[in-house]
Amino acid sequence: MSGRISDSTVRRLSLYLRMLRDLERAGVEFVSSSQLAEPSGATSAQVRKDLSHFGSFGKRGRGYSVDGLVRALEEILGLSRSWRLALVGVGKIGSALLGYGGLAARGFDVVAAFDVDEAKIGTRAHGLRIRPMRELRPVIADYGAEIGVVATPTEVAAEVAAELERAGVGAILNFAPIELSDVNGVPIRTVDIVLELEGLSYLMSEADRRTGSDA
Amino acid sequence: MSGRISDSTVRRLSLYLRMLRDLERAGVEFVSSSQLAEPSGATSAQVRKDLSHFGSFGKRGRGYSVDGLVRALEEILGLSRSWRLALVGVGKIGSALLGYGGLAARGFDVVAAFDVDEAKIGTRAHGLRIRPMRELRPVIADYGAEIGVVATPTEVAAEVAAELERAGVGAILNFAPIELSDVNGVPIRTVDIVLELEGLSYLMSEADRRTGSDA
DNA sequence: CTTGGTTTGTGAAACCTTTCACAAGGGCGG
DNA sequence: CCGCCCTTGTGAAAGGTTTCACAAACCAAG
Repeated sequence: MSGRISDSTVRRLSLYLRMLRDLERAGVEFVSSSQLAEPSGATSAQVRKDLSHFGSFGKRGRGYSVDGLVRALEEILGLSRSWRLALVGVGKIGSALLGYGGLAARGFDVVAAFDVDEAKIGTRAHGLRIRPMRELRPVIADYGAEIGVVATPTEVAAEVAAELERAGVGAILNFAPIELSDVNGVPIRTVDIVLELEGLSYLMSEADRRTGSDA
Repeated sequence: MSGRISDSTVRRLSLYLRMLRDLERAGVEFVSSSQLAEPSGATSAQVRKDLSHFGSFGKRGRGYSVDGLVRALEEILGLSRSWRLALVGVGKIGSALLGYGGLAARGFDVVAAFDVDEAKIGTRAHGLRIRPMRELRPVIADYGAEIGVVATPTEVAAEVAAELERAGVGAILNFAPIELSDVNGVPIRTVDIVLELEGLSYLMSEADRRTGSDA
């Protein structure tokens, strides 16, 4: 049990948790690994293996208690608490994030927003005052923000990420199309829409090449 | 050479291409696999292996011709042409996408936008007329849109994806936090911000547990 | 033309993830 | 209490990806 857990396992745990919450709301009491596997496209064996890294949560012949597993996964994923986010860059993506209720609903609260644009500073976006970059450090310390969100132009993304690290965040979510290296043990996840589209472009071209040469 | 190429390889190819374009703009003529590897956090061997799936592009002792490799990768990834996107759901995320110039700059043009909200239909967002869902099929056919973008609430995402498939798109980019199965050979990529945040939450909790028990 | 320094392309090895398959355990009906 | 059916937890096997390490090739200098 428990060694280094792969990203894909953690991803799936999140997906299992989603389904479990739906089941809980629906009043279901027990669920089997195969039911749990379906929505995430995993196999039942994979579900059992994923969970086995953390302990033994099921009852043989019966499955998993929905409530029990919800709580266990929340504990494992660190979701039995809420997290405070500090957003840097209140442009298109930053604003969209501020307006997206889904984050707060899942325990991710944006507690501060920063921008360099003098015209924006001082105004409010979705109830949050936009602050100048110079306040980054003290405000992050004051609020105890744990996660920094980079929603700036690509050119300054690396610098902003470094600033956030120095300000003391424990993790960074990056929306700029650039690979930021997670220095100092601060993990960084990048959401790169262009990369996803290019992946789709590859698959479609591949399909074309195939049918093209088959015909 | 050339079998089934993994997602991670395709991802890296996109990253190599990005760097190559920067080098091209800077007027560099040749680049080695180790230089190419650095920004994506890969190794030089990985760069060479990735490229070797598609052919032999380098010169031993010299490296890769920047221009040549740019063109080769564009061909491989299907980026020597542009793609037309049809957006469904002009809410927070949809609007952010429409306003994001980075897409068109990289050959991904949003050519049509759809929504169910009567108040939005007929108005323009970033120069694009918002259309009713009933026009989905004919408009996608008319414009020849190849990629469908799902930016709707979770509850209708699966249904919308199915509609897009039926309307003839060749790939789907999904922003709803739900795992959509790519039926009929139409590939689907999901951008799931909450999943990324939960991954970070896991890593931070894990770090806490470690230092907690070490101390 | 030859030599030396450099970098590719690629089998083989190492590593990691997923799938298989089955013993062990639990619940339920009789 | 017994026997049957069901599902977990998990070693072992299979499958996939990354790293290693080196021969082959190229360039430049002499």
